[in-house]
Amino acid sequence: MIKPRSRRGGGRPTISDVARKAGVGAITVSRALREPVRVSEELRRQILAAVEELGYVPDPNARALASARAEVFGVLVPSLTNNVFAEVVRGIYDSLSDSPFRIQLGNTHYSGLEEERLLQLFGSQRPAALIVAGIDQTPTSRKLLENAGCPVVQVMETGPDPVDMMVGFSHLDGGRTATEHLIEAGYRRIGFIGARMDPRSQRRLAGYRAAMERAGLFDPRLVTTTPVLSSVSLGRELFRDALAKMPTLDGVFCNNDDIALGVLFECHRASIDVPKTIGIVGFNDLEMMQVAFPSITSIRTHRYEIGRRAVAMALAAIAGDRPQERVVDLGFELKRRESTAR
Amino acid sequence: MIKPRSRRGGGRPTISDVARKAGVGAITVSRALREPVRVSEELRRQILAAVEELGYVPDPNARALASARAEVFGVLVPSLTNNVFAEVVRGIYDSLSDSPFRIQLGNTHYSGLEEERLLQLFGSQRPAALIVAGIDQTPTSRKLLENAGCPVVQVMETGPDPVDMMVGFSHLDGGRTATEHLIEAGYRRIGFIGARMDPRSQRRLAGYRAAMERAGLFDPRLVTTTPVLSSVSLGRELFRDALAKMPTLDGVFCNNDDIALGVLFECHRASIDVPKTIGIVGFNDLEMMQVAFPSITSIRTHRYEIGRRAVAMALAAIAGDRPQERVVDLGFELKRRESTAR
DNA sequence: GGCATTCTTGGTAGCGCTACCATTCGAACC
DNA sequence: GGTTCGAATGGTAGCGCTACCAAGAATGCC
Repeated sequence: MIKPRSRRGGGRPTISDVARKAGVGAITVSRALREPVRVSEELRRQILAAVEELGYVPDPNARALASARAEVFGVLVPSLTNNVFAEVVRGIYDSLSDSPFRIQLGNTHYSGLEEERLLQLFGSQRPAALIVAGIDQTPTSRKLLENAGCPVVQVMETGPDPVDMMVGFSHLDGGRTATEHLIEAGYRRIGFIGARMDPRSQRRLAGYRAAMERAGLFDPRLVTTTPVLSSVSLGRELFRDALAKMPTLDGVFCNNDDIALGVLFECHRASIDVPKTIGIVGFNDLEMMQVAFPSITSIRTHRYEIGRRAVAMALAAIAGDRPQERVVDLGFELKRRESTAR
Repeated sequence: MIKPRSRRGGGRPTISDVARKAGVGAITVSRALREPVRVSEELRRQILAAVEELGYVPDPNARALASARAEVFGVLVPSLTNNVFAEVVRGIYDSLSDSPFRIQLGNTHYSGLEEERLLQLFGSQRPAALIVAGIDQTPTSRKLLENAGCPVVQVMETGPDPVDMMVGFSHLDGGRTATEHLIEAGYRRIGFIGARMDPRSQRRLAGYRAAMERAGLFDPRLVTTTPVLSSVSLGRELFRDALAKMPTLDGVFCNNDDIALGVLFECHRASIDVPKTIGIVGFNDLEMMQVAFPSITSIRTHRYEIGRRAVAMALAAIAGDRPQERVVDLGFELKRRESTAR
């Protein structure tokens, strides 16, 4: 089972094989691959031919070791199945697919401790950039990010005091806008239904509260939350709880679209008229919101674009021109639909 | 005038720093970390103390280079946002979070060419294992997998002739079971609605067809498909097309739950009674299927478990004991719900 | 024409770690 | 008591690549 030391890599061609075949020095091959302009037209052709013929693929580990810099983007998200983060991740992947950069994706499970652990781990690879979801890192995580020695982009939210760069939007404004829309539409006993209640959910709740207080409508009994992970069935249950607690409820701002969908289904089931008896607003605007019956008003957020923008900013910073704007607010859009068209 | 190259890595402690501090050889530190039993109790304690004090984290790149083996699982899926693959990926992440293995995730966008490119790229890292979705690799991809020199697990489906190992279930049987259920429930003009039509969808269609033909009910006009990426709104549109083409339709087997949801919403919108006028069966059993009104019959597939099992098999193979069963069929379950309860 | 400058190319010396072998030492064995 | 053996530890030599410097050729300048 133990292979001889030479060719430990299982016979894969190395840069020296290519160099020999092309009749040049190894370093020239390296340059031809990384900085083509620094190698003469002719040699470059010979080298590329040799690369092709041997099927040479550079070893990223050796490369990283020699250059003290891995061509890796570290990406940290709190969930892999939540469509919201999946979209951001997709934007990141799509933006990097033609670049030499690989992606190291970590799942923090909404845990600060897990985030610290992963940051520690990622740091050991000397990544080219780090993209992390959220702006509420623990002090330890923040320090790790500050000392990472690479561009850092915090995504999903904007806020003061970025570690380095930020792309996102204001969840507080989003919550406020959603709530104000319900108020304008004539709803009065407007509930807030939220699950998981991570920091972004908290800020959406704060936006809801601000709008309600401003209109003189706030009542703590209108708020129904749980730390449990969000789901459609949970939305249904929380809505039933909310109704039991406050039978005069005539509208709900849901922390996210899954909850909103659960509310809608429960309304169907209980023959509650939407939007007449109850108005519903979701958050994120998943694709199905506009197809639902009735279609559901939601706050559209630009998740995919956040991913793309984060990569663009990181790449710019790597290339040396750090963007003027260190905090980019991509905003959101209120999508008015049938669920609030009273 | 020779400047020391030392500390290119930005002052991060190395294994020699730890060795010096603990008063041992570098190799002993390496062993203490990787094979603790081979180092005496006492030295181990000293070394771990030094590691702790210096905040030493091994450089995975150097490790990979020296050992000709990276502690990386390569994972290839066709989509990052499709909940089905997200669940599999989550299972993989959860199973590996306590192991030293990192994950390299690739998105093939349902493209064979992209899969080849990524396999090539992943191979250059000498991964510890490869997990790929599907069993329909191109000949080139198959060769790359066979020559990867590491355990390979094909997931999502079972079939003959695995590259190495497989975990999944039979999509053909799934399609057949779903269709037979509709037939048994008394539906006759049962349509098939499918989007994207990747190989797994094709086999679900084949299962549908087999069941329909066996019952003497098959009619090609009952089949409505498109290569377009699946979505809820697409489900709605396809259902309208199907109805226009075949107004006597009384049931649909949907390629996946997104489509089924689109169909359900369109039925609401057009006041078509479900399950009386139209019966609906989905595929995958997303969480919301049981909350929908009416709740939607679906084929539950064990995506998270597939991810976990794939990792378990790969880890076993890495440890040297290749499982007896190279092909594991995790099956599926028909979840009967209101949408077919005529 | 002499000298500085740029453009190409190559040699050397590691990057941080581990495979392989060598060495030491105490215990087991005959 | 000498030999054998295994356990514990260390030294050496790379893994495949690139940073750094050097050197030669080509070009520009006065």
